[in-house]
This record gives sequence, structure tokens and C-alpha cells, in this order.
Amino acid sequence: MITSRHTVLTKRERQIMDVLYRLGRATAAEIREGLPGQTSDSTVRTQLRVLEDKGHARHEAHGLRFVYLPTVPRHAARKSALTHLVDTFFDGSHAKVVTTLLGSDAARLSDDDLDRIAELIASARKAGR
Amino acid sequence: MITSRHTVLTKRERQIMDVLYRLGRATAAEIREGLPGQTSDSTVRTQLRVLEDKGHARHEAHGLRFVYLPTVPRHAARKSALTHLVDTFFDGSHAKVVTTLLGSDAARLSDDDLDRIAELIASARKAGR
DNA sequence: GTCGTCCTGCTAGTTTTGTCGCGGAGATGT
DNA sequence: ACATCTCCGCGACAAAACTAGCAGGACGAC
Repeated sequence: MITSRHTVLTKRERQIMDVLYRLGRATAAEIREGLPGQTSDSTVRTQLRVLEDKGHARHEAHGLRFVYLPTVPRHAARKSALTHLVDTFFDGSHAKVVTTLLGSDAARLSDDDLDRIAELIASARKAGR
Repeated sequence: MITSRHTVLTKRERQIMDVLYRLGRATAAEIREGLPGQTSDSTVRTQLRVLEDKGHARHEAHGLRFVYLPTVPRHAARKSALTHLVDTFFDGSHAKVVTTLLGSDAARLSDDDLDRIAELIASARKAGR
């Protein structure tokens, strides 16, 4: 049953994985709540089993019920997701993304955030020369 | 917003749209080349027709052949894609994305980029107070 | 004109997804 | 013990997605 190769996710599977990554870990019921529209319990459950087959999720028998979580850790998944997004929409330029983020909605950045970013820029300059 | 087609893209459709956004505009043949694996010409063509039906792509009769392009302009598509990614993987924090980008691979940023970013930070600080 | 090439659109067959009903396995309450 | 509730998995069917073969039209070469 270990048919895990880089299988591309289907629509539903992607929705579920998104919920899973958003929450970190979740029960079948929690995932169902996180999905758009309404879906029956067994449907979600079946999908989760498929995702486990494909190697994208796993579960821990937490007490009596199952708690599902992604196999690929969040930081790894988001890195590749980010890379893909940068390549498709930003011509592979990290800088473009950064400027977009900073330019679009500066209100979401705290002073601490700005400090940290400024620091990163400073060290990037050092490394660059 | 105009008519927001809430149609979720399928695997293949997403792949095609990615190519389309990466290239900006493309003929059926170019798209086929951009896809992973091998796919017959008529398959790609059928998918493109579906994408047009769903309102995600359109074509211009450029000379004799068709040139396909996304209906949603790149900057709009990338904004929503970015928002979704930020929400799913970065807890909605723009700052986290920026630090990830700056921290992971600083070598991809030129001095000009760094200057521009520094400037954005400065203006963000001003706006913040 | 006739052929060969390069496009496009239709249509139909196959495969994959998506959905849920039903039954079983504990746990809990009466 | 029995009824009940919650949670899980299997299997079967419906729906959607994928794929490609084939016909037709426009163009250029001969």
C-alpha cells in the first residue's frame, strides 16, 4: 500500500492539506469544519485515508480518536510552496515578493517585525560583499 | 469584484494555469512543453477549452494560431495566491514570509533590491507612527 | 489542383475522484 | 446487560477529470 511517489494532490486533498497545515494537527471533525461547503463525515474520513496512502498525512491514536497531521513538516512544505509561488508569479525573484508584501499592507507589520527585517537586510549586505 | 467563478481548479488545470502565468501568454504547443511529463496535443487543447469555459483563460487569434492568456491578470492572481499561502503556512503574518525569504537565500538579492526593501521599511515606519 | 503540414474542435472511452451508507468496535450511562 | 453514542473503515456507486483519436479547414510547396 506504500504507493507514495510525488503524487499531485487533487482538489479535495489540497483543501484538506491546507486545513491540516493551517491547524497543524486536527481530528476528522475539525478538518470537516475547516472545509468549505458541507461534507459528510465519512467522506472526509475516506479522503484522509487516501492522503495517508499517498503519504501526505498520518495519524496518531490520541486517546480514543485519531489526530491527523501532515507527514511533511510545515516549514518544509511552506518552503517548497513558497518557491513554487515565487517561480510562477514573481519570476523567481525573492525581492519582488518582499517588496509586494511590504508595499501592499504595511499595517500588518509591527515595529519588532521591521527591526528584524532591517537586521536581516544588514546581514545580507555583509554577506554580499 | 466581477463574476468570481468559484470553480476550483483541477490538477491539470492548475498545471496549465501555472505555465500560463509563468509565461504570460502561450500557444497550445508552448503550454504542452511547459507541462511535466508528456501529454498529447489534443489533450492540452481540450483542457484549454475547459479553462476558457470556466473563465480562467482566453485566447487571441494571433495570426493563424491561438495565443492563450489568463483572464485574471497576473498581479491580481499572484496577490490572492500569496494571501492564501501566507494564511495557510505563515499564520497570516507577512513578516514571517519576509524573514523566511530574506533568511533562506540572501544571495538572490542584489544591492538594488536591498536598497529598495530598506526604503520600504523606512516608509513603513513613518506610516506606522 | 493535390499533397502534406499545422492548426482547431468535437466526441467518446477510460481512469480517477468524490461521496456516502452501512456495520463494527469500544466507551459510557442507566 | 442493554441501549446509545462516538469514532473508524470498507465497499459500491456516481460524478468529474483525463486522455486521445479523428474530421475539417487554412496555408504553402510542388
